[in-house]
Amino acid sequence: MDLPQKTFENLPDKKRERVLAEATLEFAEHGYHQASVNRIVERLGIAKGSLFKYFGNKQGIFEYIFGHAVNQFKKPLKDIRNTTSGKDFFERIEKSLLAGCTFITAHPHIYRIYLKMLFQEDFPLRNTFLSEVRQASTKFLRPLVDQGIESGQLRNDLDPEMAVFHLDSVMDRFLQSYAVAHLDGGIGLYEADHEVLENKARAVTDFLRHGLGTTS
Amino acid sequence: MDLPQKTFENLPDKKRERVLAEATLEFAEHGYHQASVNRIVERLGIAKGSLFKYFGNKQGIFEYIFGHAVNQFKKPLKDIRNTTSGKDFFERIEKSLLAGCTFITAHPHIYRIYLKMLFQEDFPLRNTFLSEVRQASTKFLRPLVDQGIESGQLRNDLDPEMAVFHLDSVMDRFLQSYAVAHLDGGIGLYEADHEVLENKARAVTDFLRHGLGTTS
Amino acid sequence: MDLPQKTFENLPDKKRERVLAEATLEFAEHGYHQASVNRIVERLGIAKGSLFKYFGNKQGIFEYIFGHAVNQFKKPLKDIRNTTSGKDFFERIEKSLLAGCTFITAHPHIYRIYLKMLFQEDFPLRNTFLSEVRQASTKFLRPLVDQGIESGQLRNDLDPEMAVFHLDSVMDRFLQSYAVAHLDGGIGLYEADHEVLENKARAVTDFLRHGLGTTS
Amino acid sequence: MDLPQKTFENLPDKKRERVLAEATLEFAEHGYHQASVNRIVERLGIAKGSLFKYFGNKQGIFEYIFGHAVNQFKKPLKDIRNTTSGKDFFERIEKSLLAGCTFITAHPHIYRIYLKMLFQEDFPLRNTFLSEVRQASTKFLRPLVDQGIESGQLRNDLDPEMAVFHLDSVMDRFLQSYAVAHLDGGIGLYEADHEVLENKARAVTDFLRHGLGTTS
DNA sequence: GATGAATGAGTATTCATTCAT
DNA sequence: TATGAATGAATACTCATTCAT
Repeated sequence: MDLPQKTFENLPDKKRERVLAEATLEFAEHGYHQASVNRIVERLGIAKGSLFKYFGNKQGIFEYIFGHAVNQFKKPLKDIRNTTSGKDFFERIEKSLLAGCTFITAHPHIYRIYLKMLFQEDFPLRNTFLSEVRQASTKFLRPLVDQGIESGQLRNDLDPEMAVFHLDSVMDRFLQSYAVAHLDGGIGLYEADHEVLENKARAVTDFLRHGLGTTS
Repeated sequence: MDLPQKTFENLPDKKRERVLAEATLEFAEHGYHQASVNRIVERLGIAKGSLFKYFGNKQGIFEYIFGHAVNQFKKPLKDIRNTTSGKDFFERIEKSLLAGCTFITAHPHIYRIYLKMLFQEDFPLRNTFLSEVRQASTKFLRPLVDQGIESGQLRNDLDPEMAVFHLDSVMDRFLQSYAVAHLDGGIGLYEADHEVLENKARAVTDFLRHGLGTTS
Repeated sequence: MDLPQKTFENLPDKKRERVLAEATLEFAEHGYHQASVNRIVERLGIAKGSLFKYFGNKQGIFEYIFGHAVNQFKKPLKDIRNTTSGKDFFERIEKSLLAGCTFITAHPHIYRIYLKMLFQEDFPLRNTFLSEVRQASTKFLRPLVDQGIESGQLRNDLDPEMAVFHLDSVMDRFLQSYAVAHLDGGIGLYEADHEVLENKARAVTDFLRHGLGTTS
Repeated sequence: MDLPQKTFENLPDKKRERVLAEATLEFAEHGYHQASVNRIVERLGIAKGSLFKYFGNKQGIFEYIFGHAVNQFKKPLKDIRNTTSGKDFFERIEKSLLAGCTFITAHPHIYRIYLKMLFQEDFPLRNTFLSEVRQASTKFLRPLVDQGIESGQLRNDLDPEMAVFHLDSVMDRFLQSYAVAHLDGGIGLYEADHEVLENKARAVTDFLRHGLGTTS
C-alpha cells in the first residue's frame, strides 16, 4: 500500500522530473555521503518529509536515480551490437565510442556519479553496480572480439581475454577524457573542444587497428 | 611567529612518522570529507589540539601529506627515463608499467588517495596536483615517443600528441587495474593474482606494439 | 456538523472492530506518545485521513478506546458484589482476585494500557481515569469491610479506611503480578505458571485473614 | 583515553551536579523516549555537543544517571539488615518501610524514573535493572522471614516464598503510595500528609502481623 | 466519505575548529 | 607546547496533522 515509489510515481510529470534532476545534480556534484538532503529540498522548495515519503531514506533516493540510469546505460550497447553486426570490427568499436559520448552528453550527471563511484568505496550499490557494468562491457566486447578473429579482421594469435581487457581500458579511458573535457563544472582537467575529441575517437581506433610500432 | 609545520617538524622522528602514517591511512580509507580528524587523534592517542597546532586545519593535514607524496611520485619516472635511455621503446614502456606497480605496492595509501581524488572535485589541491601529474606524465612520454619515431621504432606517420594520449590511457588504466586487484580492502573488483597482471603488462605492451588488427 | 465519532459509528461492524483492535494493540504495546498513528493505519490498510476523520486526533483515538474500556472495567466488580453478598468476607476477596485475573485474560491490552498509565503522567485522561478506578475500588471494598466488621468476620478494632487501603494494595499488586506473568511479550519479569498463581490467590487471602505473626 | 565518563567526571562539582540534576529531572518527567536531549541542554545553557562528549549518546546519559542510583538503592537495605539484626521481625519491616520513604524523599526523581520503568518495556537497562531490584528485595526479605520463623515470631506453617511475595507486594505498594502522595508534580493521585502515611506504615505492619480476620 | 500527498518542527547525533589552562 | 572541554551548525530522519481531490 505504501511502496515508497508509488507516491513519487504519481507526481505530476513536471515536478517529478524537477525532483529527479535536483537530486541527481546533488549526487553528481558531491558524491553520496557529502550530498545533502537538506540542500536538495531547499533547492526544490518542498518539505523535507516529502522527499522521505517518496524514497524512504537517502539511500532510497540514490538507488532510485541510479536504478533508472543503469537501464539507460545498457540499451545503447545492445543497439550498437544489433545495428552494426556484420560490419567491420573497428568501425563497430568507433561507433561504440561515439555512442558512449552521446550517452555522456545526454546524461552528464549520471556519468559523473559513475566516475565518483569508481574509487569511492562507500557508495551504496557500488559493488553490484560496478560488476554489472563490467559484465555488460565484457558481454558486449567478447563476441565482437571472437567474431573479429573468426572473420580474419583480428590476428588469430590474440588472447581474447587480454584483448577485451585492452579494448575496455582504452575505450573506458577515452570516455573519461571526453567527460572530463565536456562536463560543466568541476571535473575539467583537459581542455578540449568537441571536434578534437571526435578526431581522437578515430585516432584511438586507428591505434587499436595498427598499433604504434613499425614492425607490424 | 611559527609556521604551523615548524612545530610538527620538531617532533621526534618516530612520533612524526606515526602521525603521517595514521593520517595518510585515514584519507586513503575515507577520502577527504569523510575522513575524520577525531578518528586520527583517537588512533594516535594524542590531543586534538595538537594536530591543529601542527597543521592549522584539516586541509593543512591533507596538504602536508600529499605534498610529500608528489615528490615520491616524480622520482621513479625520472629514474626510468635515465636508466633506460637508448633502449628499445616498448621495453621502456614495459619497464615503466612495472615501475608503476612497484610504486603502488610501496605506497598503496598514496595511490588510493590519488584514485579517490581523480573524480572527487572538492579535494583540496586536486587541480594543481592532477595537472602536475598530467604534466609529469606528458613530460615523460613525449620525449619517448619523439625518440621512438626518430629511431624508427614507431611509425613516422603518428600524431605524437595522440600517441601520448593513447599510451597514457593504456598505462594509467593498467595501473588502476593493478591497484584495484592488489590493494587490500574495499577496491577489489577484479580478481587477479600477481603473475596474471605481470603477464598483462607484457600483453599490453605487445598490443601497443602490434595493434590488434591483421592488416598491419 | 458531525461529531467526529459519528462517522466511525456508522462503519460496518467488522471494520469498526478491526480499527479498535489495532489501535488498542498499538497503545498497549507502545504507550501513548510512543504509539504511532502511522503504524496503525499501515496495519489496517486504511488512509491516514480516515482515522483522523473518525477521531479528530491521536488523543481522540485513545479517548475513544479507553472510554469503552472503563465500562468493561466496572461491570465485573458490580457482579461480584451482587452475586457474593452475604457470603464470607475472605471468600469474596478471593473471588474478586480471580475475577480480576479473568478480566485481565479477556482484555490483556486494556490492562497493559492501564499499567503503563499508572506512572506516565502525560497520558491523556490519566487523572480522571485513575481516580475513577480508585473510587470504584473504594466503593467496592468499603462496604465489604464495613459488612465484614459488622458481621464479626473482621476485627472490630480495624480502621476501615486503612483496611481498605491494605486490601486495595495487596489485591492490585496481586493482579499486576498475574498480568506480568501471563501477558505475552515484554512485561515478563516473574516466571510463573497458572496454577502457582491461583495457589497464590488463596495464600494471599489467607495472609489477609490470619496475618503472618504467631502472637495473633 | 576518551571514556565518555572521564570528561564528565573532571567537571567542576557544581556544574557536574547541575547537569545530573537537569538530566535526571528530564527523565523523571518524561520517561526515556519522550525525554529530549534538546530540552536538557537548553535548560543547562550548554552546547549540545558537550552533553554527547560527556555520555556518548542519550542512552549513555540515562545509564550514567541510573547506574549511580542503583548503588544508592542497595546501601540502605544492607544497613537495615545489619543494624536491626536480632530485633523483632515486624519492627524490622516497619524500619524498612520508613527507610524506603527516606530514600524516596532524598531521591524523588530516581524513584519516579523507577516507577515509569516498571511498565514501560522499552526503557534501556530495564530488564537488568528490574531483576536486580527483585533480587535485592528477595535477598533482603528471605533471611528475615527464615529467621522470623526460626525465632517463633512467624507462624511455622508459612510457605516462606509466599510470605516473601506477600511482604514484597505490600511494602512495594506502600512505597508507591508514599511517592505518589509526596512527589511534586505530576504523579499526585492520593492526597495525604506525611503523618498519615507514617501511621499507615504502622498500620500496614500491624496488618501483616495480625491479619484482618477475627478467627485467628 | 475516503484518500494520501504535503508539511515542518521535532528527534538524536557528528565533527572541525577554538581557546583557556 | 600540549591539552581536551566547549561549541554550534550541520547531518539524516520521524510523525501528527491538514486539506485538496
